[in-house]
Amino acid sequence: MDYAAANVSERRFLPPRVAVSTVAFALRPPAEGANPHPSESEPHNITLWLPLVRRTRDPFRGQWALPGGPLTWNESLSDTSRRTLADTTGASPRYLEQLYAFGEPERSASDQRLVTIAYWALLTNDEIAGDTGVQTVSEPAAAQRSSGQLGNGQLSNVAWFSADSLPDLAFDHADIVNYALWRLRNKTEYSTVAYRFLGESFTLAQLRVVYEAVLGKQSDPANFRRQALASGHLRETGRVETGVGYRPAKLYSFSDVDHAASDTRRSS
Amino acid sequence: MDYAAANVSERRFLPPRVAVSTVAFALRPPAEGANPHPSESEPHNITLWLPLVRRTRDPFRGQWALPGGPLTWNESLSDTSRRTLADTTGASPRYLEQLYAFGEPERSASDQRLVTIAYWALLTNDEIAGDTGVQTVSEPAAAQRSSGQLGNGQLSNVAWFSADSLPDLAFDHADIVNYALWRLRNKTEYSTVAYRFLGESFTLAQLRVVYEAVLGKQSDPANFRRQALASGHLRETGRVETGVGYRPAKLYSFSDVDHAASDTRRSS
DNA sequence: GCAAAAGTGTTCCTGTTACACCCATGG
DNA sequence: CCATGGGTGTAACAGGAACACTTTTGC
Repeated sequence: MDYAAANVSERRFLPPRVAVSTVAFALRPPAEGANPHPSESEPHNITLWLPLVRRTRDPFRGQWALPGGPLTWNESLSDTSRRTLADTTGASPRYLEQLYAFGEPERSASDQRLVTIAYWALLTNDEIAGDTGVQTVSEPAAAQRSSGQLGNGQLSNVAWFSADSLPDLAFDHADIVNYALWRLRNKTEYSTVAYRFLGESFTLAQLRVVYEAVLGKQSDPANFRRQALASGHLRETGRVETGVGYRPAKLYSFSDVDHAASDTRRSS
Repeated sequence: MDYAAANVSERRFLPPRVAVSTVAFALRPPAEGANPHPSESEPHNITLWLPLVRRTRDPFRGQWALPGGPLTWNESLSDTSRRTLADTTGASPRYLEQLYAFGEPERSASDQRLVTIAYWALLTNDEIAGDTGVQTVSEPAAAQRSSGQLGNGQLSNVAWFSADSLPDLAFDHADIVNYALWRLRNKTEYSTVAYRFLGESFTLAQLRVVYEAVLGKQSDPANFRRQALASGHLRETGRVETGVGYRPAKLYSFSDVDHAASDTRRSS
């Protein structure tokens, strides 16, 4: 049962491998030094980031790829997504949703066909593992250069990238990321997914910043407030923010009335 | 490589099988004899139907299941969906979209794990194969009774069922059908999928009947007309319907401006 | 002309957008 | 009291729902 040793001519006799890959989004300020004087057209210092893993074996050895791995015999698809994401990046998302199954015959470029079931996840800042062993880079070249040797001498094949400037990805993972981005933005417009970027309590301004970062456009604070409150998914905590030099805002929490499994849509 | 012979204790050493199943919807008048005097609350004689296949092997031998089959080595996922649907039911849908990948470890109840990638399809009346060899039944009991022996003496393991009254299905196929129904109705509300139930040209009244059948509620003809025309997806053919005893309606055709791959959404 | 459905006009209502304005707090 | 963002009010606008009404055909 050593399928890996088979050559290409045996592809037709091998069963497809099944793997799970995950696009895990987090919100972060852009890399230090970049954009020191934000213009009016780009008012927010927050962008989408995601972790990638450098492949250590063929095919696509050395290229960046989505975190993931093969399905194991007793694990559900979503469990495989969670496990492989946690093992490689340390992240443990509360929000996880199946994205799509990719199964074109030639997508693996190896001796065995590969069917990948992609998931996407949203991470709050405290669902991201501590910085030990994981680095953050702003552009592919920097990642290529610095990957491997960390400051403390450890090796790491994981790095976070801005979703705007990804390196060349293995397999069709660039398509997967683009689709996940599309789905995140689409769902942000009609559902409350974006709330999952925030922690237990947050102000309406923080929530609005999330929406503006994901959708890439500004919202009127007054109207945003009304629509958010009208959605019925916000509960006042009774607390207010502290440490600001102006009127402190109320802190809200997300009340997930219907805790049914999260859902999907697409349009056009 | 004879995986089928392995026993249950070897599950953990076997790679998962990958299969594709398809929920293929069509619109049909309800079975003859049923509801001879439609009431006001149920004004339309049109309901959703879908083909099922009786399993001839374990697991779930003898139970009804969605048409489908294993992925073959050089076929895309959607090609497998089309091929297995055509082979068993004769139907060739123009509209086909991936639904979801189902992969719980225990969903197959056999010696080998089964990952099923489900598709859903919409069929116009002329995309459904001729009636030869395929029967239509209105309730599970009738199907169970009549399945097998057809009028002309042929055997058939395929039958069409009303989506409202399905028999017990193999695997988790009942979940798959319910999810496909949910997706069809959801997408009907914000996209033009429902147009795919109709042929080359159709009247606005016919289109409205499709919407009413899928969504299960009536629409105001005047408002429906305006919204349909405002969508920009209708093109006048210049022809009108014939054979009616009143003012004939204009015939329209569906103009698919952006012929990009169809998309998905879900809500809440 | 009559019945029936096609097709048009109009009003009401609701939710969104734009923007003026007041409120509460730290310094 | 001033600056700053939190929070409220409101008028204009757009799209949908309800329904009255006119038009066109076969008989």
